Amino acid sequence: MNAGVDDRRSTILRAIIEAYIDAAEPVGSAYLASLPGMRVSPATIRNVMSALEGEGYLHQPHTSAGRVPTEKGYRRYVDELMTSADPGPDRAGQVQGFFAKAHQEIEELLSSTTHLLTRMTDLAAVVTGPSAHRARIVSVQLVALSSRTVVVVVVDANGSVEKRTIVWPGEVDSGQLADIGNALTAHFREREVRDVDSPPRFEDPELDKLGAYAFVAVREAVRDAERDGVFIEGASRIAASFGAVETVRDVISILERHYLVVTLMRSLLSRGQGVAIGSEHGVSSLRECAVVVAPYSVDGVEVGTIGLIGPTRMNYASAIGVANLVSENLSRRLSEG
Amino acid sequence: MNAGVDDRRSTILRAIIEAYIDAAEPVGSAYLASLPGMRVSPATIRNVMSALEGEGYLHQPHTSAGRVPTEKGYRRYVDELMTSADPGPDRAGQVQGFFAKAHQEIEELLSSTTHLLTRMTDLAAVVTGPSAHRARIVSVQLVALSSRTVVVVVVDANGSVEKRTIVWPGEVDSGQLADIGNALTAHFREREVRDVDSPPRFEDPELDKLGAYAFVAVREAVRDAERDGVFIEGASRIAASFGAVETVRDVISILERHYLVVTLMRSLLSRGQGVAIGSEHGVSSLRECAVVVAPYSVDGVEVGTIGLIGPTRMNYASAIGVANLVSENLSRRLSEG
DNA sequence: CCTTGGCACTCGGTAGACTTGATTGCTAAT
DNA sequence: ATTAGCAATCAAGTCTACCGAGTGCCAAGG
Repeated sequence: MNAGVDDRRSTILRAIIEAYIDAAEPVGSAYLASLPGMRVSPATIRNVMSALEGEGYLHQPHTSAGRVPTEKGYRRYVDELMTSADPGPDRAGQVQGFFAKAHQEIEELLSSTTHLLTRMTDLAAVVTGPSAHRARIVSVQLVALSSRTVVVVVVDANGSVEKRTIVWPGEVDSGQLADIGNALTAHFREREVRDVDSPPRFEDPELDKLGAYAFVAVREAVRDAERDGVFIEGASRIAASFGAVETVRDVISILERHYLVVTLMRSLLSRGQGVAIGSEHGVSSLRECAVVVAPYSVDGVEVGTIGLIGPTRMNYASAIGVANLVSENLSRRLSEG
Repeated sequence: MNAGVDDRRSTILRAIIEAYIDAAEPVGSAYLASLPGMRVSPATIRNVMSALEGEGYLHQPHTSAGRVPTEKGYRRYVDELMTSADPGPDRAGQVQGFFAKAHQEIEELLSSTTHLLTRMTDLAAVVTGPSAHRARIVSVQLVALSSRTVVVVVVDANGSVEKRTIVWPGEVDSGQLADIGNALTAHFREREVRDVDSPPRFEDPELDKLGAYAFVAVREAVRDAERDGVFIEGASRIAASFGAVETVRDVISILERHYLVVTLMRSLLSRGQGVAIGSEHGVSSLRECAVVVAPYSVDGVEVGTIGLIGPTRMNYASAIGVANLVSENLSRRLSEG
């Protein structure tokens, strides 16, 4: 079925990569020959390894060492050699159980989903909230904080609430605020935010001006929401994967810059890639890392992403399996009702 | 003025600690004797160091090494020996400039304050949001998400917005929701949340039941808010401070558990401590860390905390100075208007 | 032509011996 | 009480030797 899976070169490459993922140490021909499925002698294996190295799939740290996979090797493994990423019924059950008991609040749901991911894979996990631009706004309200400041509160159909505090251009009048809130609610209601690009119109020119002002605040609130709804957890889990403290610091430093991580994941998805290995994603501080992404959907529309970040020698099969599994369950959970 | 500052033992202890904070290497008698203020010979200094070690202020890693401060040594330094924690006019200007340009949104303000702290000190920084229980609620609104679910949206006087999604006990009626929202707003308005412990009363028994139900949601929203308004940043900055990757992982793992950090800081403040060193705070994973805390106030009432976390050999004077400076500026910023 | 056993070769890592240098504690002189 | 001098200690660096894992290559065998 899968081209190349059964010829010897591929079998050996796969065995090397799996052994390396397992033990994090260079893999030698003698060990490979001792594996149950292997019917050839170490010498033959050495010939094959030498060829694989020539093609760039393996690397030898020094003459008297075994082989280590290169980025190209991992790539081939992920694309062709890896055995199905089925996470197994126990893990499936664990995830289903989690979503069955999950909390109402969407932020808590996403945050604990991140926790679930990092616990199941021992990798750093990322979950981005449903894109606020694609959400449907259910309510807009203006609340006076003082005689000069007003909070614009926006509730969307996912149940997430955004707000923006603004300096009111004039004296606050609670009747006006209510009118504008109602008009904005009616204006946005049942349309995706990104499709609404002009403010509602009012008869009264004074109201019209204020309404346009509040309209801008709504759009800004939605824009802010894109940035806030990002959950990252598990930096500590991958700390031990890297030898140099330097690398640990670089990686954690990136994980602290949420928007950068989100940008990275989005750009991978938009290129249709589910896995980026080492330098493929172009973030130099993460050159010793691999990233696994999966989108999730609400009512059939992809609105958010799930990601896992770990060392290039992560267990890809497990990571991809869990990411997909969680993505499916999360999509189902958010689409119901 | 400060008992013990001028006798020789104290001078030497202070010099050792400051040198160690600076260079992270054991300090020897020859180096100390070469310091400008020091008028005695290495031999004399050795006698003093030996005495200080006997009293538990210093520790010698091995026979032919210099001395390193113990927790007790740092404690004495912070309590008695440290020279004033005045951060200097340039830093004061930097902080003032920051708050002058700071953003409206309270969450963004606190988040960027955390960023400011970690940048200025190169330590991990924590800022907890103003206690929601002490805030005054300005508005409560009920928004229908579907025929069975309702979002209760709470706006407080700080401009922060909390929400809680609940399953509505009955068919949603938008008129009822508005009435209940208005009643709750009036009920909570201008009182601290923690002082309101009974729901508003309604004539209609149906409304009364629903009102009590929504009232519970408001309280839960406020409780959740305590947990959400925590900002931690700078884990990567202190990664390089620890030799063992193991330690790095432990520390970062604690920093990822926000509520634990908040509990720690609160318990320090409630005991009136501004600094906890090493094992003093009782969190074993942070035994190689010190924590500096400072409360901040809104309108004269302490409502939140600022914290800095770093290795025990952090620069205490700088950390305490910056924490206090930022605390003052943040208090002023949040109290105005 | 592919596979395999044999064998020389390479090189990282470990262990031991030795040296160096930093730093101390002690003692006796000031 | 202070200090100079001095022997003692010990981590860290250097050098050497050696071991062992693992390779590459060659020649023999299927």
